[in-house]
Amino acid sequence: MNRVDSSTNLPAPTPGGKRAAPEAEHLLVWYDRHRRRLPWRAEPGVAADPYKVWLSEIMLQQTTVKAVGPYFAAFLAAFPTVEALAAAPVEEVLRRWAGLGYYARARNLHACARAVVQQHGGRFPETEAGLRTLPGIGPYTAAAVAAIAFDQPAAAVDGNVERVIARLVALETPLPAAKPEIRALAERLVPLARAGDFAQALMDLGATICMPRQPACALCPWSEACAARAAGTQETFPRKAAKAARPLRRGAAFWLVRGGAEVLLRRRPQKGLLGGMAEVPGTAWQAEFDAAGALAEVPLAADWRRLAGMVRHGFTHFELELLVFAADVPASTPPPEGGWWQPVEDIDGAGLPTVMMKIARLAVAARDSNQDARSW
DNA sequence: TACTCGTGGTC
DNA sequence: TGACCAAGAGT
Repeated sequence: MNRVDSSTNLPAPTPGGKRAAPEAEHLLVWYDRHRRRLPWRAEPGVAADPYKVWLSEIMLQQTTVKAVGPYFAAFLAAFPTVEALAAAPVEEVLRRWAGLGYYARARNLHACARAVVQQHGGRFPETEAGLRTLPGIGPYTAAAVAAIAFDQPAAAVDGNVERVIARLVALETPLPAAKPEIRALAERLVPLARAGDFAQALMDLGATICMPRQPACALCPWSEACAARAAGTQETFPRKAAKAARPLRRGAAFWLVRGGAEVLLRRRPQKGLLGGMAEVPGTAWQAEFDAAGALAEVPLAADWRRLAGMVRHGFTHFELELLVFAADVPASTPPPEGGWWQPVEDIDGAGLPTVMMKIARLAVAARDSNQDARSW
């Protein structure tokens, strides 16, 4: 309710009206001229493919267009249809997702594909409410798929839209408390026609014009309507609550090589951090860490030694420092319960998350720089 | 509501 | 270089 609203005149809701808000008309004209061409986006006049729209929206959650590009292409090649994705083992989906982050998305993607095939005959629900019932589809994605794939007048409010709307009305309420207010404002702007284009236009506007830093207001179709622009305060929106500092956690990883060619891997529990992903065995990651005590947790008894250096990795809510210990065992050694031997030459094929790839790179670098007769 | 959940790029 | 940021969802 803390609107500084001297210059904007958002339209009142018009349930029976056909006339779109002038802001929507402006934005669509801009979009027809400046829209981005993206792999998952249909050309003008071409119907969108719901499978591609859904797949891209899941991948794009908290992830940049650049990062998604190669993953989207690879997934489409490996799983051309929702049926193909549903038929695949979840381990293969996780392996192909490795490196993209937020791995619950991959597990939910697979569960969603199976639900669509088994409960909806292979067709995505066309309404926001129907989509909302599926795994991994929340308020934003339900609205985005409904609008883009089925042209329904749904308000897809993502980080871009929150920023655009907050600036448009110079909204003083900080995020995330401002979300309901922003959603209500966004719903009033959605036109009944071309709702899909409107949703994509708003995101394009946020991504290419109304950027977090140094927005290109001179090129913005909403420049004249924008309250923050009028006040010259556009870069200060949206207001945000302060974030908590990220604590440091420490742990150890165990790089165990069999016969000089294979490394021991295992799978993490299905829930929680890096859920279901392959990993290098290691200790828990905690604030309190005892390097000597860590060696009591090695997966197999061997001549363990600590490698020089350390792996550092930043997660969303904590920083991580890992010591890496390495050892060799004979080629005939069976893997411990739950583990398997992965050829070091094919470590990329294991589908390791990035933090685990850092461990592998440290270990391989130590091997390659080692002048001793021993391999590790 | 507030916390959990990755990663790479940017300044 | 550390903090911020990116087409959020689940609990």
